[in-house]
Amino acid sequence: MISTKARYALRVMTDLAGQEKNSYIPLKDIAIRQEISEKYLESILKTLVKGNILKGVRGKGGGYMLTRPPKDYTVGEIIELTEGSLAPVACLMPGARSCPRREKCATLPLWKKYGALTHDFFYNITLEDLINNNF
Amino acid sequence: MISTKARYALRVMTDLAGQEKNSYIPLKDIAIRQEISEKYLESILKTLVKGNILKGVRGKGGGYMLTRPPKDYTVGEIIELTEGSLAPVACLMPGARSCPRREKCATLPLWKKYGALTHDFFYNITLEDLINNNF
DNA sequence: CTATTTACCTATCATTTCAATAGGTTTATA
DNA sequence: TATAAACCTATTGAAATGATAGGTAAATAG
Repeated sequence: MISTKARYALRVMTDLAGQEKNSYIPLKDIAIRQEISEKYLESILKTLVKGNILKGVRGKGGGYMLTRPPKDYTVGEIIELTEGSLAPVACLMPGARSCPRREKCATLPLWKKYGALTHDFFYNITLEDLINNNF
Repeated sequence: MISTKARYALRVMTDLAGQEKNSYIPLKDIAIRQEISEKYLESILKTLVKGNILKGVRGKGGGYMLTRPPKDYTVGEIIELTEGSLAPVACLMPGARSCPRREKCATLPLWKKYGALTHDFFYNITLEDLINNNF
């Protein structure tokens, strides 16, 4: 299941996309609009800034801003950044140590197919699409 | 992510489908073939029996057997039985209390679409398809 | 009848993950 | 210099996960 971290991250991104272009929005404003605790939101925004998906500026007049136009973000990258990976099973996680049963596993092809499906779905929807319900 | 419970359940089902028809297979045999601890496997098989997708018979000569031909099981029902649900997010879980932000949530339609995609994928693959890699 | 084989049942455990909170530090602006 | 803001590290409580332990009931074989 997709955790709240990724879900909140997506909501924040759509929120910021809806604000005035080229202005910094303080965390507090986002927290109020999205009804998410400031402290928890902070940890999520930290991840987004580290991943270069958002820019943060300190001090008075500071806040957060998108680094690209909404059409240049995919939903997939936002989820993957916050969630770590969108692999459907542990054995397909990046860096998972190769399973000894890999060759004879009857279910591995299923998980691979589903993983590909999931990847395609989320990486073919942009933030703009998400806002416009265009998917 | 799909937990080991559902993953093991699927492996057990494919394993049983590959055994002699109309014979009861002891848990111990399955555990050895699938390299799963007997005790843990027990708890999974209990779920499958309760869900009527396996039949269990006690005593000497007993064991487990499929209740239907492999083509009459969907992968979806097996996952859902063991996993509880295949909802992608908490707010779409069966019996989740209605979210107050439901109307204005920018991401809910996305999760619904993804949930439908997931459901369709898994419910359109039978156990037979899984065995034959036919999906 | 008795020993054996098997499923079934209840409880417990250790570890990890998840969601959230707390309190402080740095940076920029007015 | 006061204030507003992001940034940083650590901690917490609760739940889920994966697994183990020990016993009970039923069926069969000898």
